[in-house]
Amino acid sequence: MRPTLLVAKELLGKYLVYHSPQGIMMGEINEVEAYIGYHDPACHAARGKTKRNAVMFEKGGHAYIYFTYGMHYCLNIVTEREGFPAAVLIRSLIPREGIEIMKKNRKKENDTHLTDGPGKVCQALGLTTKQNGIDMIASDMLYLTEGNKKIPAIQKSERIGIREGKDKYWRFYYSL
DNA sequence: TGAATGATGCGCT
DNA sequence: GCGCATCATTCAT
Repeated sequence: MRPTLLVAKELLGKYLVYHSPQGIMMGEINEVEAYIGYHDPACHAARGKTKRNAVMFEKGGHAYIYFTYGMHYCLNIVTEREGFPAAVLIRSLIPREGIEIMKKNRKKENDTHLTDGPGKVCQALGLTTKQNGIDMIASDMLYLTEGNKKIPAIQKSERIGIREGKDKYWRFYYSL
């Protein structure tokens, strides 16, 4: 496995593909955040391994999906080696296929804001903790493909929506 | 700007 | 075991 920050940047522009029971959906990743190891106070695994964050300790390529704020799921892709907790949070996608399914899942007609937030991404794709722990390298249901190779310049900033660890500039994104 | 909303995890009994 | 504070969010006001 390679460094999480490098993987995070490489994920930008890739297509996330999900073969759901409803049909195939695909989105281009355009915003991610890195959460790395014991020394990152914002990382779920910073205070040790628990039942909830156990997937983060798997080897890279697994999907870590967790439930938060009582109503939202977030999708992460685990990085690094087995035993070292790190993951990249998928904050935003650009819908490419299965947009009608996403609209149905989101119950909104407005397709410009279908997947522009971590909770919205999971809601649009229909991802829940049932998909938690999927090996995205071996799976033919949820996986990544090479996507847009000509993405705009990658920008970075402090991470969003967290209490601690804002001094780390581990949010990577590009705008259209 | 703040309410909704529930699983998680820590500290205490 | 039990209760309470916390939380990588979203949407409506």
